[in-house]
Amino acid sequence: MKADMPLNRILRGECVEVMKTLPDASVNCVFADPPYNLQLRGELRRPDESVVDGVDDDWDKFTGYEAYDEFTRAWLGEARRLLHKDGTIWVIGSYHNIFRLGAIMQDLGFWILNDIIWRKSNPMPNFRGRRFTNAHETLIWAARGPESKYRFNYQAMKALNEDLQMRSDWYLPLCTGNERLKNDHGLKLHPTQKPESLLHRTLLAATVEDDVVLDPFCGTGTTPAVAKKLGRRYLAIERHPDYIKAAEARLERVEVLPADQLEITPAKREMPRIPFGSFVENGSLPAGTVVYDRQKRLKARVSPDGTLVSGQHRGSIHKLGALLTNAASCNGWTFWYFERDGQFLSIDTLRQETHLLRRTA
Amino acid sequence: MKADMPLNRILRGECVEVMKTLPDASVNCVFADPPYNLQLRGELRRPDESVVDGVDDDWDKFTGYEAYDEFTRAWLGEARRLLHKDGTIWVIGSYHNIFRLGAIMQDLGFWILNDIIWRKSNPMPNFRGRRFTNAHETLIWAARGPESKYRFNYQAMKALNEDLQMRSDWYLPLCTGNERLKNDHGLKLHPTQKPESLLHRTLLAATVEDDVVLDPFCGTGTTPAVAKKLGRRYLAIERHPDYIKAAEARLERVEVLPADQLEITPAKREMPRIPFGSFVENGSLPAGTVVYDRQKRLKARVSPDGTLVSGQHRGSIHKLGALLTNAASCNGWTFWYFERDGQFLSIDTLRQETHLLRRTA
DNA sequence: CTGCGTGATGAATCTTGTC
DNA sequence: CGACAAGATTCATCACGCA
Repeated sequence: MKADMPLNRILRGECVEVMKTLPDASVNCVFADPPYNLQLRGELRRPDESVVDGVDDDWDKFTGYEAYDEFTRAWLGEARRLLHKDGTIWVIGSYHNIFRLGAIMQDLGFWILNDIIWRKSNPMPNFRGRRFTNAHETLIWAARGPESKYRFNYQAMKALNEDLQMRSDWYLPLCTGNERLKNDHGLKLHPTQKPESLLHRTLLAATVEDDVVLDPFCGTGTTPAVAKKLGRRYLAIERHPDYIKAAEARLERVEVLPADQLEITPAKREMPRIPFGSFVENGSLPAGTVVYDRQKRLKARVSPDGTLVSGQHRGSIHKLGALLTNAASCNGWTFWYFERDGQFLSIDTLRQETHLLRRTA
Repeated sequence: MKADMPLNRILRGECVEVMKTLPDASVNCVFADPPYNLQLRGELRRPDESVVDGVDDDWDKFTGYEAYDEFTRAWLGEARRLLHKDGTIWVIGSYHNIFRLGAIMQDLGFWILNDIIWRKSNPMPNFRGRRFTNAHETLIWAARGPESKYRFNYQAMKALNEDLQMRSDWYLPLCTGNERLKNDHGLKLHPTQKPESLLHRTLLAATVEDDVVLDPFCGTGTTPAVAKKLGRRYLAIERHPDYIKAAEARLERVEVLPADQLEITPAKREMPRIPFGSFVENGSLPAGTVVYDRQKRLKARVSPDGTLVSGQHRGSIHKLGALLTNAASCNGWTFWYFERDGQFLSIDTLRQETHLLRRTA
């Protein structure tokens, strides 16, 4: 990250103006919960701070969308500039604004990875019985562009979901009870405070320790609070001094998880790479050993250089597995088995044993 | 309805051209499943090496967002002209196209009433582990305009949902098995046939008997089939003669339900399932907490992704319990304990306490 | 007739590192 | 930049065949 980047701070001001002062490609992840006053009840401001004159006829509704789109393009454009080329962005909204947000994100070059449904366990009912209970909000998760090598902690998400792939629909409660910040009168301080559980999942999925997370619409600071807890760095922007004050007090109370307690289920790709040949060299699978596929229908012999030989064929554990099964590709580690002490073990066992040894060393 | 309206027929042709021949304000409801503009780059294989049969049909090829938007504005514009002033429209899509659809609908003057999430009970997994399982599609339900006195059968929807207000997230299976139309080779006739249960709910919610339902992208005729079954009239448009032929044969087999027997299919309920990770996310058992077996002979620490760590070992509550006791399996919920307010409690206590248990469907 | 094992399949923007 | 090699990756459901 750039030397002149303010970090672990909440900056006061209009988000577009403040973002303009920050350097390119300086954040790894953005979480944004933008306003969606499309109904023209409250005032809608253009990026230049002028107030949109909202009246209730069709023409001005159109003006309302236009102004909202202009504002959206401005802040999303800056967010994209600030995002590292392999970074991702989360944007949350409801049917009032999410379609405009998504279309503009695509127009600006973001590459949508998923749309995520936050299913609320305790939504407000529809009191008049004129529509379906509005029981969800939508998040868009997107990479900076189609070529981004984005971060996705697949195994950690799978672990969070009882060892099944995490789906695009998330069932989480609203922010209520003690988690909900209150003002002096005991009323909710912020109208749309998000639950920490939602941020926990998004940040755990898409960032690693020490990553920089930007929240352009900080509010009462849920994003910085969870970022801090999870050992990520943050940068947040907020207009209202009352919210900043509350968020800063909240951040004081957050305890950072120690580094050794932050570890999550690692991706296999992240493990140190071990060449198959090293097991031949160190004698744990000597040259000459016979290896089999799981059903023992195929067999091959280990060569001193770590290749396998079967009949006239020779190749790496992957190549030979693919060749003999007529497959396009093959993960040799999980394809081939050997016998040890009467047990029939995958050769990946050797790799796992080595990883465990290294962790304790 | 106008006297010159063709009814209960499938018209052959390009949807925009055909719609232009129909009179203003002549339909009560539109259901549209337009091309999604998927941009598939190459072949995708399952982990078992089998090839996924993706959507590569010509009708889903567009040169870019602009071409797709132009097409979308054209058919949505005609659909709005054909819609009665109190009529509503349903449009279904995925993250590839739904944001563009929604934004254009708003621009054209439609008034969004709900966005509805079709949660698939059996979605295709993400085979490469690079994203969340894409487990839902989105429907937009909109009135012709903000002043429309639209139809919403609130009590029928409530009855469908065990006397609770119908929510905006619907849990329904894909169209598979015998319901899925097959060609002469026993393969799926249409790549994206929708389940009748989905149409059943949409038409039951937003129309009354004898209403006219228009489907501009008829495909194999799910909309007309359900419309006929429910005693609604229909009009459908389709380009491909093969699909029309199949749809007409299908319609022959559909029996109209007698008015007094409009079947109420109960909503499909899901088994409540609470991943251990939920309690880590929502803070009731924060990452870093130490858990013990009943005799306090073993201990482990909770990770941010809901796994437990003990020494070199990491795994789910079940796996780690089994591993440390050398057992084949273990019910982690009753095996592990934690301390709270001086009490020593099983982690299953959390499951029993939570309101998550009460309503997950 | 039931139950169990096997195989097939679904609107999918589905890899990464080294030479 | 391209070519090549290593290697990571799946869940629910249904039809069908066989015991």
